[in-house]
Amino acid sequence: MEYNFSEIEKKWQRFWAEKKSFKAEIDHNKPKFYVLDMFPYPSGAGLHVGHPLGYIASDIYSRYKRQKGFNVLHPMGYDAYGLPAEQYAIQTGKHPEKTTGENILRYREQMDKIGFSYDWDREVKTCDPFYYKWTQWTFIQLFNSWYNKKTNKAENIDLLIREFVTNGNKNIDAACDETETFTADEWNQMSENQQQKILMNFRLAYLSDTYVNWCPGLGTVPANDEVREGFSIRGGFPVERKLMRQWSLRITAYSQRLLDGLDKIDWSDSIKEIQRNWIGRSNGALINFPIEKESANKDYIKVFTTRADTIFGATFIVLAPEHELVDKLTIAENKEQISAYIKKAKNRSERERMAEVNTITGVFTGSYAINPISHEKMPIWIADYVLYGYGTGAIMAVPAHDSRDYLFAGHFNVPIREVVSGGDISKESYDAKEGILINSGFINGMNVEDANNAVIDKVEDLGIGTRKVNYRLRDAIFSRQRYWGEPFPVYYKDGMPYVLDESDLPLELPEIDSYLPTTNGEPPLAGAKEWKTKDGYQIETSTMPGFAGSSAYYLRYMDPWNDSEYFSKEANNYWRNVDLYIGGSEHATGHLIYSRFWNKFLFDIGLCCEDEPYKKLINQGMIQGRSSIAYMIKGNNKFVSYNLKNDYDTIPVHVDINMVENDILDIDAFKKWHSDYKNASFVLEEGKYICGVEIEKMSKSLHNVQNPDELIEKYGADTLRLYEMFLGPLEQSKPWNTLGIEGVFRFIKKLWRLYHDDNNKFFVSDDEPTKKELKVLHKTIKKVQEDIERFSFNTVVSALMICVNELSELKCNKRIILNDLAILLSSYAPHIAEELWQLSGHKECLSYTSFPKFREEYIKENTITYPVSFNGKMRFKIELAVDLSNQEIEKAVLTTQDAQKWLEGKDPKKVIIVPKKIINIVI
RNA sequence: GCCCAGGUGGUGGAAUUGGUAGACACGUUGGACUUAAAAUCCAAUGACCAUUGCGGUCGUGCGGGUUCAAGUCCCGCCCUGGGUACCA
Repeated sequence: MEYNFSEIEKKWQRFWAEKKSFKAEIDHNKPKFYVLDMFPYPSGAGLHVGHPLGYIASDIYSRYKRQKGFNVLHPMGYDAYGLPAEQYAIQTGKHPEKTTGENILRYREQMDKIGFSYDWDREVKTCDPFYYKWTQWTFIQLFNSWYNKKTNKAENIDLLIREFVTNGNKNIDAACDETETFTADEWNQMSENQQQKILMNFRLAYLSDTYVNWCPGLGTVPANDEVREGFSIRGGFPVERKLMRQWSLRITAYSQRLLDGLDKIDWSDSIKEIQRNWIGRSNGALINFPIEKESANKDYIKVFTTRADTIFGATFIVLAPEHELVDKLTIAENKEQISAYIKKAKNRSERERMAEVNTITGVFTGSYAINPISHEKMPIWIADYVLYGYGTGAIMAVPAHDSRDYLFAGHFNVPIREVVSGGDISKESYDAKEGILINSGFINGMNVEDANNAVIDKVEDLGIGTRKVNYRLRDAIFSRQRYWGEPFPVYYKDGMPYVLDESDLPLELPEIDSYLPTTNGEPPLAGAKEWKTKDGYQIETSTMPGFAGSSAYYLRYMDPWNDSEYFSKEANNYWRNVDLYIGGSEHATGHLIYSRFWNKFLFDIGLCCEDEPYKKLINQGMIQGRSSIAYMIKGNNKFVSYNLKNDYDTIPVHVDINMVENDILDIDAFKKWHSDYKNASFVLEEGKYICGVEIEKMSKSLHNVQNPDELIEKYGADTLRLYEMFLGPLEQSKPWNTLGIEGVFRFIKKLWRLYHDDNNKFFVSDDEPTKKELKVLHKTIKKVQEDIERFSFNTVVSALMICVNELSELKCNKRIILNDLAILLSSYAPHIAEELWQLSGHKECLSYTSFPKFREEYIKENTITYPVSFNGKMRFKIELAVDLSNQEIEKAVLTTQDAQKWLEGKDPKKVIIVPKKIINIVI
């Protein structure tokens, strides 16, 4: 029989689906193993070859683990809410639910062809009311919770209210917004509205005013990547930052726990480092700087600093343009200049403000503060390099010891005073935390650390500041002015938000006429006719962001069809958390931090039993697109081949990569591709049109999306799976190309021939295998096992190739060898492996067969070939018995002719022998 | 700007703990089989020098350093990719 991959693959895919081979069920007799992929956003371009990269790796691991005796949970679903579907809806009027549904079907169809061992009975979609009921439910729990710093966990808001009723808030230590102290009496006399306002300071899901990108021209809030240089990419309208009342999640309450949790999970150091930096813990102090002004001597500027030791070098104060004291501090004659500056600065994105380190801008308010330690007068400036969202939005600037302050001071001629010795401040600031304090009053002569503590102690004694641990992490803005997201289970009464009753969930999205914001700039849901509770209260018109549905989906997979609870205790206690999570590193500071937070909250309220969701994380690299470029001569419907383009003035045009093979353009296809090019003409080289190449993101708009379908059609899923792994290390980014896929296909065919005779008839022999054959097999078992376990998926393919090459050379067709080979291969190329397994007479499915056991004795050697180096350079090899002592090795080597030649009669200075590795002779 | 990752033949990559650089493939060249093609098989293939043969020198982005030994460790730099809080 010929190797007919399309029939074989269809056959086994049908078999696994019908038999539900990969259905996972709780089984207390087996250890569990949970393998999760980051579920995809189903875009209109379909699944491209970058998606399955991680899915194939996780599938290999899942199949391998099953063969190692684990009960594997391996589910898949869809992150179905998102901007592109909404954008498409705005353009076409087509309901996002419809497009999303179509895209999901396409994704599923594509995934089915790759032969994944998912338990499809657990498929979830975040936009399915059956699923998002629990997203909304979680929001209600967040709303009804506060963070008690004393117990260090989230607690029910009722406990807090009870405390307020009996004792006021004096004993409360909570992660909350600033709240004035009140007594029980005061609390009890407040109106409901006042009480609710105070509770809002404590809730883990709360309303507050935050800045958003506001684009009046579009009447909407564009995402950061929809804005470039202050203008919307779509339409080019100006974008300003505007305060808007929005939901936030108090993730900052969990800063320390998010940081500490990193120590007990098996993630790469780099991604942990990214999260540590993102959380950004710093030890410092809050210090109040009084304002020099007769009328308002009570006012002060609160500053956060990590370098209290440098306070004698603080020569000015800088406020963020958004700072609430800016207005008060601006003297009349500076008003105009300052409001112009603020207007400009506010509309720059934070990224711009941080990135543009060389353009120094700022304005002087005209007011002064007093340094509370040195009692010096300090000018108060406003500059946009100080960010409102970090610390207190105000800094004491120490130009001698902070590079940004240094540049600023240099630019505006503010004095620079050295207070820590060790640098040369005439050239640059000295930022290092080493050195001896000078020019610094009572801390002169101290080192940085002691001085820092001394100043903070003093500040605390004086009652003008406190020691403070600050985190860079900010609360997560949780509202989106969009249609296509989970509705908030919230309604408004007298302007105060209340959550729906849990029995009213799910709250489903209403139909609307237009997906655009309303004419007065409200979110699309404001245009819905019946967006009110049965009592007539207005329901929240924002929707939840993308991370809402993806933050705890791993839990829902454990028990996806439970309608009475999120998931059962039983399921959670068995599956616990994810043992292996595979996905892109671009989620490092988004999904992967929100998800950990969300999970810790569910842990606090007793819902899940593990406080970290993902034990082991692997970040797959991004598959970049390889775009093909044609060069159109300006003002002419004429295209010039790549190597001739320099003779013309050209515009690059992205052409669909499906019309290009080995960089040669199919001109007929190109003409048919787009009506504009129907009559195009071409300047060729050697009769061909050669395209240029660009490596960039794989995206529909760049026409460089490679879908897996065509490759499966041509080579089969097994070859695709092997090839994607063979491309290189999973974690590395790499451009996609199909140049090497032929080699993998040849390997598969060569493997097939091992099990067949010259007439293509299945034939394996029952003879005893030879020593050599056993050695080849066991060498491979060892390598495959070790490499899969360390997630080195690409080298396994090489090992299998070497094995097949060597067995072919030995003309091995022994059943004992080939049976094990089929199992070794089966996690990578499951279809052909199952087929060969069945042809060998096995009745049961290969997927649950045990992985072959490695036996050391088959690969043992009596001799070892040593490379012999002279001064570190390899010169020749020598075969020696394994059990020689170092002295015997040295003697054996030095007496060889080869060694004599390289010694040139001299005595070696030193002979280094690393047993079983290398011999190095120093001359 | 800041944080993270990466840079090895013509190409994808291998070298797991500092120990033979280039495994395994692709491509290319030559050959076998064939009327021919496809498929398959065999051989060569880092660069340079030398060549009848034996050989030799250089070489892992660049510049330094540590070591008997550096792709791997340290210092400085260059380039590419990702993230930078409303893309998912």
